[in-house]
Amino acid sequence: MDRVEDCISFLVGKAAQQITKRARDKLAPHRVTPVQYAALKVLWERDGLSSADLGGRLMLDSATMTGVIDRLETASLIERRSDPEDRRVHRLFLTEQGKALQAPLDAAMDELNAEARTAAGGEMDALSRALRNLNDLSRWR
Amino acid sequence: MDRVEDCISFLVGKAAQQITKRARDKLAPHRVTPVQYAALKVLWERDGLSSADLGGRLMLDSATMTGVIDRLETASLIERRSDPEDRRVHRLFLTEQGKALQAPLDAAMDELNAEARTAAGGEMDALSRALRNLNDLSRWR
DNA sequence: CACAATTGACTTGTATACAAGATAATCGCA
DNA sequence: TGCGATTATCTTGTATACAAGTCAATTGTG
Repeated sequence: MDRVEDCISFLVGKAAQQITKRARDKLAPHRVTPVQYAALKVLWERDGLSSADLGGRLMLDSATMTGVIDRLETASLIERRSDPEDRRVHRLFLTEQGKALQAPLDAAMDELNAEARTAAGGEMDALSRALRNLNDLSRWR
Repeated sequence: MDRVEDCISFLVGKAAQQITKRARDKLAPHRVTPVQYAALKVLWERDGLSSADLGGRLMLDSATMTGVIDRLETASLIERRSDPEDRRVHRLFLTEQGKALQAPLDAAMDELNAEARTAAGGEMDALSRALRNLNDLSRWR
């Protein structure tokens, strides 16, 4: 590989930065970050998950989850309630404010998806397939 | 978009995390991070760039560059020399140690590229094209 | 039942990433 | 030439990301 710009790791990393930056801009008016949006999106699907459940879905480790959850709780979008069955576990529940964000945030991110589809220029399906392959741990090594 | 896992921003972000993690593992024995490798790779091509030049190539802003350069300098892989022509500019030069890393680090990253090609499963060309499109600012909006 | 191993959440330390702002040096133009 | 605009770098503050380690609660096994 001659130039950095030809390394697949560089290409994927920079594409992620591009999209993340655009997501930040779309979400900023609602005072939510891209990762916080991802966490909320899982909770809109189903409430009451533990930090570990959520980290499993989002592929984030427990250290990162603690910070994300802290900020969502400080913003009053979710609340932690300790599980009476297993006192190690804190379950996460949406507040009314957290539920109210679903429609506007999904609309903002739908815009982003449409823009990305345009930017990708007709290669969106191949792109999705290739990325799902890269994210499939069993395909490595 | 129904699930987070179907958002293109999520797919790209997680693929970047996967590859970055693998790059970290490959580079860790040499005590270099993926971003530091990218910076060195540009300097192996041509020495004496400014922080702004390097940030332009790597698409990183000046705040991020300062930290990356600080750590490369602390590790004695590069050194800052102020430009006598323009005293605002610090030019970056490889040390002997920095030059000596080129062969082993490129070998490590060639391995990673090959593994990624396998993992991507025959969609590597479409993947590269789509990612270059996403990284082309003129294709957005 | 006792206790070693495991688990869930959190803490600490390091490294990107970027917005916003500070500062010093240089440039452009009247 | 003088001085406002621009530029290069660095600083500060916030938010991921992850390795490694702590601590309390729970589980599995003899």
